[in-house]
Amino acid sequence: MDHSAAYDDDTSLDLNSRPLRLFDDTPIIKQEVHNKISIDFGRQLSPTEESGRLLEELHRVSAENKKLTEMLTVMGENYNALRSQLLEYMSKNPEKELSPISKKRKSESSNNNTNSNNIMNGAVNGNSESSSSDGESFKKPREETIKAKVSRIYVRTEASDTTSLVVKDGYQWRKYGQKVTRDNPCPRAYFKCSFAPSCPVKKKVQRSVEDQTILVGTYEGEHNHPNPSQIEATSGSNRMTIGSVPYSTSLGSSGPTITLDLTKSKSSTADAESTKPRTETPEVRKFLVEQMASSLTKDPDFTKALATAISGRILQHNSY
DNA sequence: CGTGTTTGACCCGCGC
DNA sequence: GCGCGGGTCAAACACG
Repeated sequence: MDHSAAYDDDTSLDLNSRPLRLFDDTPIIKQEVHNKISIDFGRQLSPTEESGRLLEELHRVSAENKKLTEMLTVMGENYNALRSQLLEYMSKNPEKELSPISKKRKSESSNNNTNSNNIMNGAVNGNSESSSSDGESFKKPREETIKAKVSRIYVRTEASDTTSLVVKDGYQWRKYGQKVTRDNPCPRAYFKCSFAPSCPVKKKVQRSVEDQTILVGTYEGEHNHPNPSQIEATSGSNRMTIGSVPYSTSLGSSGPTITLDLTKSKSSTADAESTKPRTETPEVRKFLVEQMASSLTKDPDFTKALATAISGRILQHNSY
C-alpha cells in the first residue's frame, strides 16, 4: 500500500520536501543560486555588489515563496475536491460499509473500521468527520460528550507486530484495562495519561478488524500539559511530529483525525534521511542546506528579518 | 520496593 | 426487570 505518499501530502514534512521538488523543477535557478552563494562566501564583495546580490537573493526568495504558496493553494483545492467527492460517495452508499448489525452501539466500532479502511485507501479524512461525530456522541453523558474532545488516530504498524497496542505519540500512558469487544476479536486497550496526575485524557487503542496492522486510537479530552517529547526536544518546533513520528491531521466535526505511519518511520530509510540524515557527504550537506533554506524562506518572519537586515546593511553602506 | 501491566469483577447505560 | 456490552476498578502479578 502506498499511503505514505498521501500522508506526506498532508503533513508539514512536505514543507521540507516540496521545496526540493520545486528546486528539481527549476534546476537552472538552483544552480545559479549555489554558484552565487559560493562566490559570496568565497571572496569579499564591494558594498554595492553585496547589496545588489542580497536584493537579488531577496527577490528570488520571494518568488519561491510565492510559488510555494500557490502550490499550497492548489493542494488545498485538490484536497477539498477529493473530500467532497468522498463525502458524496459516503452519503450515497452509507449502508455498504456498515456491518449488517443495526444496533446503535455497533455503529461506533463499525465506523472506526470504515474510517481506517477508507483512510488507508488514500482518502484521508472526509469520512472520519462525518462518522466520528455520531459515533461517539450517542452513549456518553451529554455534558461529557460536549466537553471532551474526541479525536482518532490511525497508526500503521509493522506487519509482524500484531500483538502490541502501543501508539507512540509522545505522551506517557498507563494502561488501566483491556477488553475484547463484540465486533472485533482484537482486544481493546484502555489508557490514561500518566504524565500529569490531573490530566483527564483517555485513550483507547484497538486493531482494525480489516487490517490488523492498523491501530485505531481514540483520544478523549485534551491534555492540560505540554507533550513530554516536545519539552525534551523543542528545537524541531517547525516539524510536525508526534514523538518523532510523522503524522497527518485533519479537523472533523467532533475533533481531529490523525493518521500516522509507524512503519515508515522505522523502516523507510529514504524518508528517515530527509529528517535525520546520517551521512555527511557533500551531497547530503547540500541537501540539508537546501532544506534549511527552503524552510527559512517559507517563514514570513524570516523574510521580514532578512529584509530589515538587508535594508539596514544598505543604509549602512550608503552612509560611507 | 516501586512502578506498570494483567485480568477478572463490577458498574452503568441501553434495548427489548 | 433482565440481559448485553462497553468502560472502569483494583488485586495480583511481573519486572527492573
